[in-house]
Amino acid sequence: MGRPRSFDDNVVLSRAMEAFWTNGYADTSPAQLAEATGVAKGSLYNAFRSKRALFERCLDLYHQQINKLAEGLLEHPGSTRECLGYALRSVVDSDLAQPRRRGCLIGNTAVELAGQDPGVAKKLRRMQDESTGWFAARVERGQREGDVPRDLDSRAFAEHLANTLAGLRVMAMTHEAPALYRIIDTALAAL
Amino acid sequence: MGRPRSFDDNVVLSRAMEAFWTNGYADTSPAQLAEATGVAKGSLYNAFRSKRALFERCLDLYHQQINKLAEGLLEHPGSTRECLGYALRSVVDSDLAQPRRRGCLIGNTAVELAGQDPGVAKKLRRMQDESTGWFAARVERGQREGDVPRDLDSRAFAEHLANTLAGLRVMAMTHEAPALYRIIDTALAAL
DNA sequence: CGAGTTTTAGACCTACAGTTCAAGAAAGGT
DNA sequence: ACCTTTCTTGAACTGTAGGTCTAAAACTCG
Repeated sequence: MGRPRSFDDNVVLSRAMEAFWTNGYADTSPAQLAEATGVAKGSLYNAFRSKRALFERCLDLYHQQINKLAEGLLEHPGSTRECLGYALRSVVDSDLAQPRRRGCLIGNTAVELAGQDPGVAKKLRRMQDESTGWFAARVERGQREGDVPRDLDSRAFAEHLANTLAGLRVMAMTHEAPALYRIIDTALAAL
Repeated sequence: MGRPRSFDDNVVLSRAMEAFWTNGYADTSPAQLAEATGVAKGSLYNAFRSKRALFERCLDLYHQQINKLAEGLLEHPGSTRECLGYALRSVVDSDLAQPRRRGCLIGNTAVELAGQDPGVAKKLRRMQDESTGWFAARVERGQREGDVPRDLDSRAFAEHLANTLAGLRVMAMTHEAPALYRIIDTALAAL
């Protein structure tokens, strides 16, 4: 009952996410969000309560998309090293292909908000842990398949990969592909 | 001639830098800057022209301090690996010791402003290149001293170290020392 | 000491951020 | 046909961002 919502929440969230991702949380105004989503300010507030709540839902959506992407990338054929190299290069390529460089929404948010909001910090940490989990799973698969030395600490190496990726997405703000590719190769040299 | 400035520019820049570093560029208002520096808004604008110009001078100061720090840390005794491990752990320790996590001003600024301001992006890139240069110098010293394999590409490895550090300072927003130390050890395993 | 210059503090200004509200519109229930 | 509910939008509102201006104050120099 009641008048039905005239827009698709997920479409609006997706567009809002792009705006936040490109401009950062503080630098994205309600007016920009209204323009980006095609929904009037009032409706946005009715549907999502506050700028902060909307942002957190955008974060969730981003995380969901990351997981889908990771699942695909880490199934790439070839050795563990080739697969991880491919996955990292894919992310870098996608970052560089954007008209405006914008890094990783999770990393950017960690830098912008984790220091002031412990709730957001915890949420980000859970998301990062999941990414680390994806890397660990792929490394362990490599170990089972004899591709990766048994004595490698998969957890530690996965954390290293997650860290490398976090770094790459910052470095991609100011660097070009060749340097980023070299970094990937060096980070994977142990495999 | 004329009334002399009643404050020390460098002290004011240093305090303004802390404010920008803790809160980010967009989230630091002129009022906060006045409070942090102890100088009235009007005087700040008279002395530094604009919030942006003040910020850029803070960036320069930060970079200067980084260089001083790097010079000290990379002179630490021991093998190249020990020295680099010590240097990276020192930075991480210092990040974690802050009452509010705040990452690296250069990396944070890359994320916040490089996408919208090519001038800032270029400046940040020059600063990052200098940091990479410090790492390269230490690795090459290791090669001269027989500490590091001759066939290691010092430039590529230095970029990898700079990237690892950039990542660490993002990860330090949400992680604790043990994971960060493990990342350092893994990143240095090639030495 | 007076002229000329620069700094200072804070009042002042315009625009917009973030949010709420009022009035109408589109459903379902009765 | 009406009532209730939830949605829609644009206007309205409060506070602050970012910056300017001014009158007084603090110096240097001649």
